[in-house]
Amino acid sequence: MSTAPARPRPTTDRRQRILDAAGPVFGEHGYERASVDAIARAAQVSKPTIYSHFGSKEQLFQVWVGAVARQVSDDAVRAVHGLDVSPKKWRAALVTAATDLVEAWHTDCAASLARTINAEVGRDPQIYAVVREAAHDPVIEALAGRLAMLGNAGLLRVPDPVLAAKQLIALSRAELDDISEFGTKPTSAPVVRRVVKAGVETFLRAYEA
Amino acid sequence: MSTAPARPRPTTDRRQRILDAAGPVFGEHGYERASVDAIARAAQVSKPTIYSHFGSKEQLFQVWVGAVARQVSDDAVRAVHGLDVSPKKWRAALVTAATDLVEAWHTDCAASLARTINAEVGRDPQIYAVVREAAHDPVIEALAGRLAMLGNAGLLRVPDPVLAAKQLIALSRAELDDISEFGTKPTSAPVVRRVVKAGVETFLRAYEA
Amino acid sequence: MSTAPARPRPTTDRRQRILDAAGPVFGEHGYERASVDAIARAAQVSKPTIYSHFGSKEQLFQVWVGAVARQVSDDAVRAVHGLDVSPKKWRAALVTAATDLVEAWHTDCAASLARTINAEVGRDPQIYAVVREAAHDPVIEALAGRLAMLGNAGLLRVPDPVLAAKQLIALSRAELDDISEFGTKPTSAPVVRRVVKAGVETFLRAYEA
Amino acid sequence: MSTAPARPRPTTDRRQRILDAAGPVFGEHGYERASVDAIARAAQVSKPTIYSHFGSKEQLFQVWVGAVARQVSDDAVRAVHGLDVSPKKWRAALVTAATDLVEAWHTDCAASLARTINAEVGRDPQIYAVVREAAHDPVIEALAGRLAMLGNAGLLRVPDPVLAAKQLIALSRAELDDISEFGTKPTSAPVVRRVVKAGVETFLRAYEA
DNA sequence: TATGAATGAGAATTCATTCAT
DNA sequence: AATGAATGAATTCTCATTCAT
Repeated sequence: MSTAPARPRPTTDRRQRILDAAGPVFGEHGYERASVDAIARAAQVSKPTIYSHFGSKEQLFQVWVGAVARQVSDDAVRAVHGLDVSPKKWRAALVTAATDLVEAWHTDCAASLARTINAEVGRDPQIYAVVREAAHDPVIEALAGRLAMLGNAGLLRVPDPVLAAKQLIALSRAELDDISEFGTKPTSAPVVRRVVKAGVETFLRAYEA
Repeated sequence: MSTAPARPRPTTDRRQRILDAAGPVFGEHGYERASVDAIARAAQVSKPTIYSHFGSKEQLFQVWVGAVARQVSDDAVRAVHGLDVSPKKWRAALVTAATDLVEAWHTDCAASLARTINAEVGRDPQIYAVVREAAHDPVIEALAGRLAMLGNAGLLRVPDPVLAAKQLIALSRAELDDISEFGTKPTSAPVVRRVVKAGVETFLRAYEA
Repeated sequence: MSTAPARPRPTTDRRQRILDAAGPVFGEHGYERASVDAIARAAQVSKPTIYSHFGSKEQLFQVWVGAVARQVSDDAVRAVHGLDVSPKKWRAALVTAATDLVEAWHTDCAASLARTINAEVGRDPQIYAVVREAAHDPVIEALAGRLAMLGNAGLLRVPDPVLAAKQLIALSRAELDDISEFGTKPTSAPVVRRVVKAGVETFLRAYEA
Repeated sequence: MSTAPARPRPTTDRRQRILDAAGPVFGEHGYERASVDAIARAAQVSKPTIYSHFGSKEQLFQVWVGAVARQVSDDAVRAVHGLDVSPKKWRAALVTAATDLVEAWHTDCAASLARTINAEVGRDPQIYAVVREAAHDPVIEALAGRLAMLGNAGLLRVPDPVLAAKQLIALSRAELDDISEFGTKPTSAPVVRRVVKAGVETFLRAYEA
């Protein structure tokens, strides 16, 4: 793709390279143990370059958090929007949507993010706002919207769609930390689908019209 | 504050003082940012004393995790055992038990622990096992037992009590991270009770006989 | 030997136990790396006991150095005194004596001492005096005396017996550091005898009447 | 001394400055007591600079040992190569060469090294190999070569030149530890020459043709 | 803009030594 | 005389950050 001989990809957007490299490092080691040195090495960039682009380790971290949160959010919202509310398919679609939504948090990056948030929210509460705005609220909103549709269609009884959305997610995840051992063990898609399904079924028993 | 000037309390049990001091430090700063220096200062103890008692920062951390986990577990199990399964009171008792159980995780120490676990489980997976054995499993067991009693009494339909227990907890906590902002903001007891009640009601709709 | 049941040997002379334990520790690790803790553990004694007996690590070290030096000196002087100066046997006896003398420095303890002296003489020049008086001078004296006898007997031409003694030792040891790799590798007695013999032969060519 | 006030010599080669500063510190205090802090102070360099250049205290030490060993070796080999083997001058030249060779080990740096080797060879046997290859073997080789020449010229009887070289050195040094008190006291050149001469004379009596 | 080289601040850990018992 | 428990001081080493080029 490039004709430049010596240096590998001098034209590639350095900013992005740094972010891509930061992901695994932050994810595996957490904020504190992740050294700017390691990120610079992984990005094949010198440390000052990182500082000129992001200002500080903290800011680099926040940008990364925002980026991953947005990506997770996109995946999750897409999953919700794929929820078919037609009378014939909505039950299966609900399981599928919940599964996809849960799996959006099971990317390597996203799992790292989830763990890291908990770790760092004490130090920097602002991070909570970032993730909430970028990832959490939009998903709840989208899911609440679909549940409201199902309510309007007389398929569910949903007096408080936002609460219902939160509960649906909570039920879908109820067994997940157990089987994935807090995200440290990989979990196969069929297993995830099965435990999510159990949660959705409980949800349906509670909310079905 | 006391009149003894030089060495304050030489007879006090040092080990406990260290553990007590370690809690807030680990909780507020996380494992990495928590410095042994800070813990020593907080415990009014010298650093070598910490090392002679616990061997390393890591081991001190694990002992602290274990201690808090056990305490949380005790509180939570006590809450579950207080659940009155008599036909007249069980509904209110379920809300109370779920609330107490959730609040057992809202001590300062426990909240710190919850956040820290997520943060450090990647670095040291063993920590997951410690918490699971000390705190998670016994609570699930106890709660599953009570739900099974309610099932036997014909009050609930509970084919899988363990699953039901996990779901009851998940529903009780469904709104908690939102309102406590991941445990960074204190939350008043009435508020907690209200959101837990919403979760329990959904649970009942799904499981009532 | 003892009837005391619980504690192993409470009556045994603690001072000696400490010295016996200090030897290997100082020898293997050198003065700096040898920790008083390790010595106390090896001697099955508490640290304060060491301090009450010896005052400080430094003083313990000097006592140990003196003890080993004296022992080496005794062995070496014994070897020299065993030197038969009769006209028929003196040649073979000279090789034997030189070998024994050299081997007196090849005990575990003595080798440790030799290495340690070099290490610590810069820090504490007094140690040189200790070893010199305890071990070096008496041996040179004794050997010079025997060589003088051989001179008086007309078997050697020894105008300066002290110089001759130093040269005999130097020649006997000429190859030793090479083959024992500075005392780190064990060396079999026959090998030692052979290289010492080579040195003694050169000595004889230079000094024979 | 210069008028530039703030940062003294930023262009000076840091690596060399560190090595130069490490010499006296290692030499006077030995490996263990030599603190990286002290070396950094002496080199007017910050600690991390040392670590970025050498990786660890241990590696810095080894580099220093290697450097000094090479320098000693160069001086000593030069001394040997200056040995004039012509029938008229070789006797005096032998004394001169032996003296220079011995004095090559009496630089401040070299004396430090000699002491330090003994001290640390127990901890890290590899150091023995470093010194042997860098300093010991080349000198023995060179001296053995010259002695063989003298043998071929019929001036000496040297069946085993390597052994003879070792013995010549041993004899030259026979009195040195005594008068320099293990290298702790400075010794004037004439004194060194005198004691070396005594050794060489004994060597000649043994080996002269 | 990108970097190699440098640094101040602070991390965990160990040690010789000393009380109180 | 002997000890368990404590500590001040020092150790090696790492990190985020910044110059000079």
